[in-house]
Amino acid sequence: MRDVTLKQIAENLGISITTVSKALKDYPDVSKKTKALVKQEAKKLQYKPNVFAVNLRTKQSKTVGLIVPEVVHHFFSSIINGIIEQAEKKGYLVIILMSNESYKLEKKQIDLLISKRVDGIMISLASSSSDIGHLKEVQDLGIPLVMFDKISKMIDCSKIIINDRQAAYQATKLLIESGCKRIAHFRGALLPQNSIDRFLGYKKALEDHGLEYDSTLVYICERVNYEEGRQAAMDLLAEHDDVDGIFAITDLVAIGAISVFNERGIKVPEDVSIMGFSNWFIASAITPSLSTVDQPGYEMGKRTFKTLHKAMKAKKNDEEFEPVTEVLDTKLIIRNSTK
Amino acid sequence: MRDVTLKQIAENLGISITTVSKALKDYPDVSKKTKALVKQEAKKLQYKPNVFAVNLRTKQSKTVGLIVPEVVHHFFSSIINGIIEQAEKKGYLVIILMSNESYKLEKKQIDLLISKRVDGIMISLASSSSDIGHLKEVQDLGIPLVMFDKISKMIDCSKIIINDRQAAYQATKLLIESGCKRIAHFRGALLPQNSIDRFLGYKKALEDHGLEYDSTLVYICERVNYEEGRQAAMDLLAEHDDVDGIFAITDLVAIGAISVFNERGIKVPEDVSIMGFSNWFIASAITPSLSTVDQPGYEMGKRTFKTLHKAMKAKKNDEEFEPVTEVLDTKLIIRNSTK
DNA sequence: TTAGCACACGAAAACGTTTTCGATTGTGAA
DNA sequence: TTCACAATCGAAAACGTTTTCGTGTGCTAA
Repeated sequence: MRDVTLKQIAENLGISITTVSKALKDYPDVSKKTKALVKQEAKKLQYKPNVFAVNLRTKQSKTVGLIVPEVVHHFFSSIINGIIEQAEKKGYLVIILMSNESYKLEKKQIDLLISKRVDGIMISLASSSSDIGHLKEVQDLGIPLVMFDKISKMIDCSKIIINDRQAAYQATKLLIESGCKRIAHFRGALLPQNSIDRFLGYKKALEDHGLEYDSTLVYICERVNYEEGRQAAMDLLAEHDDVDGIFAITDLVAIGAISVFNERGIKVPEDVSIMGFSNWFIASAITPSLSTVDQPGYEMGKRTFKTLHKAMKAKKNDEEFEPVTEVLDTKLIIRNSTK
Repeated sequence: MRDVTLKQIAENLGISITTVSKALKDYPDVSKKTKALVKQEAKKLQYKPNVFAVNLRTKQSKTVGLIVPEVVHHFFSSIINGIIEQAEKKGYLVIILMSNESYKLEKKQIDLLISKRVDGIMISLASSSSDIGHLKEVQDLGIPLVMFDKISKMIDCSKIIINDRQAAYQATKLLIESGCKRIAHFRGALLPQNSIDRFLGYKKALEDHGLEYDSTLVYICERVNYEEGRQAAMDLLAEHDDVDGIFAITDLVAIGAISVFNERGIKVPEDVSIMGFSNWFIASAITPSLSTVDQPGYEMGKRTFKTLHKAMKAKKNDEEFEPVTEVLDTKLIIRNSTK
């Protein structure tokens, strides 16, 4: 039942495999009459092409690979959502792998995707990825590659990003305009591009508005999570009692900080204003609700696949494809954690 | 460079394709000497088998399919995490699809996976899935199938679940023991098994402890989200001012309710105690932190794949595989939303 | 009549692997 | 010498498609 092949249809109809194949694909050199017959018989037998054979013959899998640092993560799961939906529309399936923010694992996952011969790869880099040999390999093999969110400037491929620096600048500016005079920054690790850019945006905003940049007010959250947000807040309280504003690299860190302040009876935003980044769902549900920067995850996923699709199409037609960089809009979301 | 084939190795070494293939797979009828030679040459040329050809020949894809109602969802993304990790260990890749809680889409996704000839399928049903013809088809084709979390009792396959009824019973019991006399329930849609079971656990707990079951205290949240939690809470406030406890079908609904109470100056847990379900990350981060039932997502994902793997192995060896049902432990997490 | 041409169809190769079934050699025993 | 039997190797089929290149028919125009 499952093994209906072109051969069977051909035998049933007393014609050749070739004609059956062509009829199903609407080749012009098959008469309307036989086309109709073939299609009818195919439907009757519930014929489904054997993808394994099609893959072998056409050398494509109609499958793409996706590597993200984490899956259990509001922003990334939104991206996954956008990618899967878009891919499906174009008849592609998505194989999702995680790097767990580890360079070593990321390299392994790339190899896995290569050996599975996916038609294209989308990746958001792990924080620990500085070397990019594995990505060079992808390009050398001619596999279309698109990077999103956490990118590397060392690789020449299409990129879908936001303007982290500008968004961070505006977030910090908002804190300044609401009256904050001494603003701390809870940043991410030193390597990732977006961690760097958000830091630079923060710094620039201070300088442009006559506030002194003080490096002791910058705390590093390596894994960028809730726990580290709490830790940074506690360290901050111990070391600086004059801080009246915090710009956190992401909502999770900001929320960790808020929880510490709530426990210690420090009022947000009266005593300290807090800005997050990403606009996770959780940001609107906590008390006080968190002011933040909206980062369009779903849209980013959609655009990422669309760009990959263009690159894959170009490759198939032996056309040149010039890498593009798309910068998506962010917007400030003002809630109750800022004045 | 990418197209190193068995043929090339064979030609380089002046032996046959057959011998090369056998040597690489350590067949006993190849001498140690030629094995060494072949392996060396394969390494030198960076030979990687063409999976398309292997798939066609062996009739397996070493790929499994996964269908979940949503991806942007703490519980499901934890499950995805567990599944991907486990699958990778066994050399399988995972294709993830979403049903968006739609029966129609779910059916389409199943067809997609079938036509891609995945070696096995894991699924958590959409809330609107009552008909199960599409799953019967999977079984008729002999494709190993495992259901998890949102299951159907109409299908005879392996299942990985929690004891929803018992967990709901204990959650409700906790509310009763902390002094609540009039307890509302924010439930899910009418069809899904776990929505039914949690409702039954709630009802049974009331009856066992001398509290009268009042159907007007049961509110339905079709999509089980934050907004509906808010709506149900507002309806509840308008209709019943004597309620002192709420058991919500999931944390998201509970948090929606809490946000309404926070806005209206109703104190949690002093005026109303609230129990959630699932133990999302967010439950510990809000104010007041949410008492809930811990649902082991990661573990469930792990077990789901392990079970599927056993079924696939049995099929490969033409052995019989008796479906199993695994019931995972939950545990009450007591935080500050209950007395 | 014949050359030219559109129209319908098929034979066969190719994609790269796995596996069955021989074939060949060399060795030791009878 | 002959026979049996390991020990190695290879030819060829098979998996199911896609696509190239013919082939044959019937028709029209010269």
